[in-house]
Amino acid sequence: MVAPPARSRKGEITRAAILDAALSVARRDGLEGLTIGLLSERMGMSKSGVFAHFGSREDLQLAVLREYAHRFIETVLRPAVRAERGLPRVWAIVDQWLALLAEEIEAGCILVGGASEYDDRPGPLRDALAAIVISWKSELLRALDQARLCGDLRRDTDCEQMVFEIYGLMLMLHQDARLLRGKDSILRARKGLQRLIDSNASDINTSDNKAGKRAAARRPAPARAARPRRARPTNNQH
Amino acid sequence: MVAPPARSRKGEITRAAILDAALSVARRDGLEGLTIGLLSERMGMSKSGVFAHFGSREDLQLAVLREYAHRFIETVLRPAVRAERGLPRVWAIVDQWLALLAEEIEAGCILVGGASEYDDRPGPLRDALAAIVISWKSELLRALDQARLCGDLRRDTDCEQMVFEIYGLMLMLHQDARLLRGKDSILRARKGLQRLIDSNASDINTSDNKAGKRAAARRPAPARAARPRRARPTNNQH
DNA sequence: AGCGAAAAAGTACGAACGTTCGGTTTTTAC
DNA sequence: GTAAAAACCGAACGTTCGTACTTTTTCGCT
Repeated sequence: MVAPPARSRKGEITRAAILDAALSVARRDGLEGLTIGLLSERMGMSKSGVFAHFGSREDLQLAVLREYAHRFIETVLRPAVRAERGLPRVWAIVDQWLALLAEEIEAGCILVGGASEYDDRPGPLRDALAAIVISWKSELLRALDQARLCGDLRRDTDCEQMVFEIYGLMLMLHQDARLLRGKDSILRARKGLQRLIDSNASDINTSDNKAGKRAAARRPAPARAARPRRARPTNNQH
Repeated sequence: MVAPPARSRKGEITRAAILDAALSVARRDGLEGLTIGLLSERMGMSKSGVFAHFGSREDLQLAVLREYAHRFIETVLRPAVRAERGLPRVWAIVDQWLALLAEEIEAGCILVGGASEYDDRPGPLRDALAAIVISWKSELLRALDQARLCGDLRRDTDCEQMVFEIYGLMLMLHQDARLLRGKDSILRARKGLQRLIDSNASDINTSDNKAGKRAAARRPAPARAARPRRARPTNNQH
């Protein structure tokens, strides 16, 4: 709305290429470490050439942030709507999220980095970042609430609390895998998720009264993610 | 090793004052946003005057990091050793940690911010940061292991997993309270901790066989969040 | 009081930052 | 093919950065 006056062919192409390079820079050095000089160098073009595509550095950062958020949603949420409502979809989301973080172990997540960069600096970037996080949390909340309403989770489940704890596990995974280079971070995160969701699943569904209606707390299949093997026993015991 | 040749009286005083100001700057803008010019301005002295106290900017950052870590340990761990081993001590640590974060909602935690600033930049700062986090986690692990060995936690408790999840809740609390300005972040974190610890506590200790020996899974009282007063009735009082 | 040392200020440097502007090249449209 | 429009370059601007030197002020001690 501010800047993009519908440039024509070539312009959009290089703009997209710049944005792509900017994303990888921002992943490594944070949005605050994203600099036009470095970016132009990496693109093999002049500073002013890069600059012209975005009205200012801040607009560049905003564009990067929005692009990242778009890809995030597309990667994590989009594929999950094909899973049926309830716990299957919750697990689909969570597994995609884990898979994304597993890939990003080498690169870093802009939402995580940005959150601590801008939590104290008012401005458009902070606002955009907060809006993205809030909207993502509400998507997750919706999936959980559906699971609750359709009986996969107990009726008294505090879904917002679950969002809080799931997100916390993802944050810990991110830090543990990237700063500490922990080898089993993903397994730890997954174990935490398992425990969290199981403890809120409606009566262990091995129960008799409701059985047959729907296999509620079933887990969705290992699902590929980063590493080769998986296969993990579900909620029974481990 | 480079710089501090044991200055005399006045020098140490202003050095400490600079460090103090540097801490508050680093809390707001991160270690990477800590700049000598801004710091000197805030101190009402010249850039070179500030600079002389630390051999370089990096040494300044390292000093800030170490100072913060020292205060963290002193605030969170030290008071907890007065609580008796086992769950009481675990709760004492966790409560102190929560209280610290509650105060820091306005200021931000350098360990959290630094973790995502340096997780991709090799160097002394990253090394120091990782060492601090690891050592803190091992302290927490020790307290949990004691609780396990003395029977407060089940014998098959995965204490490293608990460290992972506790830390994750703290990270989430930090982000939620600071970026999103969530009002009930502390309560959510506390609820998560409660659930986590309870689910690993040895048979609900309301049991008969072991009763009387020790009130294992006792909770420390709701405790008001964030705001004014202190004086938390920890396990007994303090 | 005065002397030596430590602390602070002052000055200057090269580099990088975001941004502006005028000119040149390339792409687009007819 | 030609003219308008968009894309890109190159140089320069004013700041700010960290750091290196020199000079002045201040402190600590006999």
